[in-house]
Amino acid sequence: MSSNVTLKEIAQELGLSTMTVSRAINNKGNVEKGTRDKILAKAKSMGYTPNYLAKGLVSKKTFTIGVVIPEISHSFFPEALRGIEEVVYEGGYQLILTHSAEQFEREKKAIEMLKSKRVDGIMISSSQTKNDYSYYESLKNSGIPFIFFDRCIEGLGVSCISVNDKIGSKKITQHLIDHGYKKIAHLSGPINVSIGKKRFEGFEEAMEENGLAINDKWIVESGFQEEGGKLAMEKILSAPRKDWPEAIFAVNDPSAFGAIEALKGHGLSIPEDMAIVGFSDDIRAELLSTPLTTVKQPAYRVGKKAAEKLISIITSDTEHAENIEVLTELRIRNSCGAHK
Amino acid sequence: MSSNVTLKEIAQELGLSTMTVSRAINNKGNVEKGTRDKILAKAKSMGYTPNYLAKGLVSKKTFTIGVVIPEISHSFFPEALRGIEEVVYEGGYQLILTHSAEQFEREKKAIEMLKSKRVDGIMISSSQTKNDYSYYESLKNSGIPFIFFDRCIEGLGVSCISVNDKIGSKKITQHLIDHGYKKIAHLSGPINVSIGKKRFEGFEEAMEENGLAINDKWIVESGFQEEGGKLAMEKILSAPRKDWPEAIFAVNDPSAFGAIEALKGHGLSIPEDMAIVGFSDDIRAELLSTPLTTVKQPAYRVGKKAAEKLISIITSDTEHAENIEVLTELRIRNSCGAHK
DNA sequence: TTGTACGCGTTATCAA
DNA sequence: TTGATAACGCGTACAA
Repeated sequence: MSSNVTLKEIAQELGLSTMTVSRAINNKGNVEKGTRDKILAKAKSMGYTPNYLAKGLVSKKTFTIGVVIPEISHSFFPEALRGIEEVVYEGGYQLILTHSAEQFEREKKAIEMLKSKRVDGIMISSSQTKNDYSYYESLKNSGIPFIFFDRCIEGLGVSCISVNDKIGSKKITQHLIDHGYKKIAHLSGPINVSIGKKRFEGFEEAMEENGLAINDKWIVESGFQEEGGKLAMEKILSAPRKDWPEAIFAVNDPSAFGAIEALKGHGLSIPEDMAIVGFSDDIRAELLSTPLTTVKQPAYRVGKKAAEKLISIITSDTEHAENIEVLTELRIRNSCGAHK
Repeated sequence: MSSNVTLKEIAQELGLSTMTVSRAINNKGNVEKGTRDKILAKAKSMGYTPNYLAKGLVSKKTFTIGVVIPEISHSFFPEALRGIEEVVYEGGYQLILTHSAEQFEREKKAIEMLKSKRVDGIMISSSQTKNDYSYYESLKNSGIPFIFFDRCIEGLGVSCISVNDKIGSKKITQHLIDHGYKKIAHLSGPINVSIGKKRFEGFEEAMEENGLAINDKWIVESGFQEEGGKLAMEKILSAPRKDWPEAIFAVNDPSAFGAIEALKGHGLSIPEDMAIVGFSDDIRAELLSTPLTTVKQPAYRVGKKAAEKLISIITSDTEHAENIEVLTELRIRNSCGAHK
């Protein structure tokens, strides 16, 4: 139970002052080689471990970065976390990981705790769905460096590192159009969540540029889960057959999985009766009986870029806010009729 | 850039002493309701955030737990992390996540940093492969509460929370035997890795208890990846058909996936020509054209139990070390002919 | 109910 | 090169 050794204790053992010991241990100059060696040896034998709480208290620097994510099991996040961890480790920082479980109240509490622990900066993937900027306005005013990644709150002038959802979404819609589909439905995410909005905009833009009409009845909010995808698809299929679309663009893969279930429930085959594409390249996408065409999200790169940006902000005070968009890649498989 | 407000500053604004403010904010009694309300209002308007560094310095308690994992992207760990996070959150703690990238040197450095940050306890999934206990001996002597989970160092008298690989492996072998298979092959992991060894032992025990012979030619080391599974299977199939086994037990699901590829390459169908089972319940297992029977590893429960155990150790000093083995569950699907 | 002194472990600053 | 002192922000123990 060797309680924690302090600089003072080492100093006493050696008949020196605390300051000399401190200087020796932190490699500041101005310590005679002889005493230095003695101190280092003693520190080791006594099992000294520096107290970063005390250090942080005086230096105002903790070498700790807080991360707030909405859902650890989301497959995007472990990978993003790997990217974050790598950069942060290189910079000599450590990570406090917090998890909001998709609840904005928990997100706020987590951030407050991170502030209390005096982290040097915070990386946030927000679970907020409302358009209420007030919390983040005040966070910004509090002066702590923070950035958003993946799920950003816009209009605040805070850096955002995300996947370029709009371009990815536009590309995959264009892909459907290139294959001759004209009647395309979109199972959308919540519109007030940025990725929901951007994916819709990409879809919209592709349709418009190709002079295709968007049918309001084919824009159905599904949310991000399978369950919602299934319900949304059922809704579309509840219309008379002649009013059905030819292809579906789901806001993400889970939503597409749910939709596929609904399609199968109606005895429809993919892509013959209806084509479908998703977004996110879930690990299951390529294993479906008809592998799903989708958009791959470079989660690792998002995490890496985000951590780099935050550390730049922390270390240089001239760093300005910017949005960094990491580009997606199309994963063309069978569900869109690509091989017809 | 409102620099951080302190109790003292609030006190000055109000013409009170620091202590009264401290008491009001921490809900200690002995503060008149009137002054209390005034203080709370002021604290809010000034944007006060308690400084946990200072708090921790005096209270010797940081409400922070360190976690050391070898590889974030391992799918087992994000899920375990979810379990850990849930328990830790309930207890009012936060998590410092560190990642050793399978390097023992990094693991040690991470632990030293966690000690310096004065975490209340540490959860370790070790990446050490050698039988050198010295580091963990000294960590134990340092008095900081810690436990191992999933990848344990044994013989130290430190608690270990892991999956019972041997029993799981025995159960799934028994399952094959119950379905009438007698000639069973095992694609094994590396024997010097504990899970490789334990899964082999479970297999061995089930075979012996049923009086079945183990054919040396049917024990092939495949490693933990698809590639190795494929090669191992090819090796078995290179023998004359009459010497083939009837069923395969692969050390994990990826290995089984590789083996399945090999089987398909030979035009064999599952389970008619050969049955196969895996281990780990990879997310892809149920999506195969013949869904794979496998053993589900309750990563979430491992994380949960481990966090609970650590917090017990932290909060009560009478808590003793113990090994907790979380039991696996069989996931019976089609690849073993269960539905014949 | 409120306030005063002191200490937690460390570093910055100035003096010796 | 070394040491004494104050300060970081807070809580304990005691006194008023």
